[in-house]
Amino acid sequence: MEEKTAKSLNFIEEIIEEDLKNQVYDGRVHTRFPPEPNGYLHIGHAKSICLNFGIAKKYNGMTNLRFDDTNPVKEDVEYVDSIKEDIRWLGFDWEDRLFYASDYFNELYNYALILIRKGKAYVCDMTADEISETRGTLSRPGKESPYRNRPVEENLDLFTRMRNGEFPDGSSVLRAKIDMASPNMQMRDPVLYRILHTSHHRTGDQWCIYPMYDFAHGQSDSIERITHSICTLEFEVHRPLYDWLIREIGIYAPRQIEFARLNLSYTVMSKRKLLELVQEGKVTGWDDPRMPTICGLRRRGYTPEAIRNFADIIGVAKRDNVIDVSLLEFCIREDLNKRSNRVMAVINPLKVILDNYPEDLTEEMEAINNPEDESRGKRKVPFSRELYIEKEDFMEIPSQKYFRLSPGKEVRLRSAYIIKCESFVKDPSTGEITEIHCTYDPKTRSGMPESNRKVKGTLHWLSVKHAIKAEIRLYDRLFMKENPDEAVEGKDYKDFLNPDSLKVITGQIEPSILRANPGDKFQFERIGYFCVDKDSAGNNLIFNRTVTLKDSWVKIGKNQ
RNA sequence: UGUCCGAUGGUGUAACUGGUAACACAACUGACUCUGGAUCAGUAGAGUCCAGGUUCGAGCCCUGGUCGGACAACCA
Repeated sequence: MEEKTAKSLNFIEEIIEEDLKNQVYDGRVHTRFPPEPNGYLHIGHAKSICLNFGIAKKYNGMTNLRFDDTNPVKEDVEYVDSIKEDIRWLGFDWEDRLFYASDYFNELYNYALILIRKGKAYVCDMTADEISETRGTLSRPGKESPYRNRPVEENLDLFTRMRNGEFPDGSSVLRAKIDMASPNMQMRDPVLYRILHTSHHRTGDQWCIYPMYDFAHGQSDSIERITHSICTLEFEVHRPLYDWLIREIGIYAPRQIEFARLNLSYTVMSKRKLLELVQEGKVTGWDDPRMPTICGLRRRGYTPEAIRNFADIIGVAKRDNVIDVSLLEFCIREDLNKRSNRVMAVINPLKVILDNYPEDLTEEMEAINNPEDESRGKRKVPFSRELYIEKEDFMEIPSQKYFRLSPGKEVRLRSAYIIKCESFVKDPSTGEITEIHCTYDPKTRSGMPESNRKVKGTLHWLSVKHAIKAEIRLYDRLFMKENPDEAVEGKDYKDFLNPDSLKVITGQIEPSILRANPGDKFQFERIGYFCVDKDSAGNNLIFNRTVTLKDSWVKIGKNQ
């Protein structure tokens, strides 16, 4: 039986269900995701992708992928390839419906002709500056172009010649003839076509005039018979223009619905700023694990499932929002907790010597791969007389609530024995503790009856002679400020970059990870989730920290 | 100053479409635990931007404000 969770609809679903009920689009739901191939996709796009594909799926509809490639000077195939890869990775499929606005350049050109013939568009020879100056301001109407009333025949001739390449870039444009006094700036005779002697990544040198986004987007949706054009809030004021164009041209009209874009705390989301970070070397590239890009998150160790769940949880509405990164982190922890195998790794090693353990003995300790999933089985971890533990797991003078290792105290070694600290060696010049001497209790090996003895703390460990060295990249948030975009006098977002967003250290890991491949994800017990970086090769293992484990000890520490 | 949009705990989203504010994250307690993880139980936190109005009854409707956002590329 279908369990109706009665999950409330978001405002977009409400509109769609209303349309469905009223048979507005013959019961069809057809959405699209329309990126411009001028940058990499980020988590904000993921929200839109999940929305568009998710809604279509929910209502048995379809979703197209369409590249809005109307500006050849900014666009590139590198971006179309990455965008396709990222959408597929997120788990969505546009099947055979991959389109480009450039597929419609002919139709669009013909639409322009229709407008010209109706006297609704004209060729304007003013310079960009002149057009800008005569546009008026928010409170003052604009001035009409002296070319506004050119006869239809002249416009037709001029536009044809524009297309034929008779004029240089910038010499003239095609504009809609609407209303220079409109209170909506978008309606003040917007530019429809501009001259650009630039070859296009798909149409090559076929065209030297290109439609503006506003003249391509709505009509492209119309051509594809999109029912619901879901886009972000900034296009709300453009909607009257799209409606006008579609009405004047006389073609099918989709319904546009605007929603508030995603903002995430401690990062920036604008393509321009992300590009800047890449170009200025603030990060290593679009896929730097600190970037909020899809490829960055992927490299960081995020899973598509976690991102999809995140998109679902944050909801959709029209009010501006800033989602706390901790919610994203919650989503990835929740996912990785269930699916990643556990492994022991020591980030900051401190040597422990078991004085009563035989010199040459090596035991194989059986460790559970994932306590959340028995089917993941067990593995062997070598154990010997000299071990590494984490430096912070020993305290010479422990506080009340510290239940790790300290002089005279007992602690459990995960999947192994209970040990007791007998003494320690301190470097007299630095005061640094360099070595701990312990005894182990042979009757407390995991699984033995006496191992059930209550011991407060459990530590992860590594056998010194079996440990594998690996580079570990500890990532933290890219910005120190919750909202780096917030205007602060004399500063911009780059002044808030977190200098500690990446720490590279050499850590030690148990030998079982030698079989790991790039992309593999693990939980380093008691530390966090890590994944093998793509730079990792052979003996040169590299791990990225995806996210730390929740750690209530840090809080206790802070409060003391 | 113009047009459009928005306003609900710290954050985000709900509220059977007018019936007495809920869920998640975050925070805090405690239990349990061979991960100070996970899990479980619980606590605190908004009276819904303000002022009027309609109504037996308003977060939902109306009016007027306030605050915030978007729009003045030959960008998308």
